[in-house]
Amino acid sequence: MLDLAILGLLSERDLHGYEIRRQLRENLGLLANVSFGSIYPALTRLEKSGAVVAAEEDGVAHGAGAPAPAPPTGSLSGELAVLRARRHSPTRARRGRKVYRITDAGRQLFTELLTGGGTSDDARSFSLRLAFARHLAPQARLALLERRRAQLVQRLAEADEARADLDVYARSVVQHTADGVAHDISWLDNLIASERAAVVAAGSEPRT
Amino acid sequence: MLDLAILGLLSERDLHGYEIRRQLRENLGLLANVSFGSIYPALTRLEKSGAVVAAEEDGVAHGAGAPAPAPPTGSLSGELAVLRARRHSPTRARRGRKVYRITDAGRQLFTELLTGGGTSDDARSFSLRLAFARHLAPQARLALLERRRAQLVQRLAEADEARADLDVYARSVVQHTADGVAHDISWLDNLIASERAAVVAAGSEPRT
DNA sequence: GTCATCATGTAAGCCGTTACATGATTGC
DNA sequence: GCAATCATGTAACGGCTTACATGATGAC
Repeated sequence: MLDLAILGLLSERDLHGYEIRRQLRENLGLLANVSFGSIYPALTRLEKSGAVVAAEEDGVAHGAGAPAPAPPTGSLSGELAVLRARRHSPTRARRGRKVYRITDAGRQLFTELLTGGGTSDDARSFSLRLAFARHLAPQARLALLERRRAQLVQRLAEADEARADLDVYARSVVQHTADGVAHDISWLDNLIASERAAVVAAGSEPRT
Repeated sequence: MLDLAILGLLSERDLHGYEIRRQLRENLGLLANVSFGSIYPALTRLEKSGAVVAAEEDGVAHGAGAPAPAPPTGSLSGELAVLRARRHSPTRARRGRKVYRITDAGRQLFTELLTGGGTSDDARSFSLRLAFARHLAPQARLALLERRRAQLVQRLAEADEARADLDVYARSVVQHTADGVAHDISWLDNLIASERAAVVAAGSEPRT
């Protein structure tokens, strides 16, 4: 889960650990309280597995060229973040601020995680995937949405079937949860409709 | 969290591990996929800490009397569960089925956990507490609801403040999450109103 | 007699947390 | 000089999961 989030952010621009955490808290409300104790080990792990490479931002350009000042990714926040990060470094860089860059292997891993390679099917994990869905191919995006929808529908069916005899409070909780799931489903329905429309519009056969 | 759930179930009737799990899956949809690997260790822990006592359901009545066949708690499901459990035991009990009973210390712990002693303030934990809210005093119940409401309101405010520039998908996720929180808040508002009405109706001063 | 279900437990591991330790840079 | 913020990391632990091991009972 964390790996997915990190790779997602890194596939937009190079970042160091501290900044990754900030983006996580600010941009997505999800993973709001992820801590350094999670991020740094995760980065180390990803580096060891070759999904990312680290460059000490210290003048000495490791290997091939300087970290490249974030080529326009179309993401305004990215450039703002870079500016914000630079604001305080007029002449020389801060300490051994390790800037991570995603590799080709990393991008591949990212796509796998995004598509559903990870077995986790909870709400957080889905939301995270969807938040990065722009990196997915249209059909994969559609598949993600439909898979989630099917899960929720099944869950709702099971909940209905288990009509138990609960007191007011428990019943209220169960009912409200079910309402939430139903709401999620109709949200997904809208998203799915949009995606289908987009796919059809882009396709060569406007029929259907 | 699991402790709370277990104590909650046990405060209604004596149960063994297997049955506890079933109740968790069936009654509450929450904790739907809690596994034995969690439950048994939790029971052992609770037993060691004196919150529950175990009696091998094997004829040999440990200490003080037989496990008492679930005195009418007003809970229909409880009695049904007992019947269901007995259905297959005409003459002698199954194996060393360990039936757990909550102790006074356990009830105290339960109340503490329910009131908010645990620092966890996530959705699951709240839902679980509310599901057992009938065991709380009216004011404690109200406090629980209002505390939760305050948390959600704050979260919503932070989310609004962080109006970031996200793409369609991320924005949709954030927006939908915010909608969900808003929905939760209005649900809580209804519950709070009911509780207030109940408190007022029961109070000696009908004024206000 | 064999299979599904009931029933209890252990071991390994994942994923994340808190708390601790360290140190550079900047603003005042 | 001192505090706040930026920045990286380690250690210990917590809670829950999966997978494994074991065995009784009842249905067919």
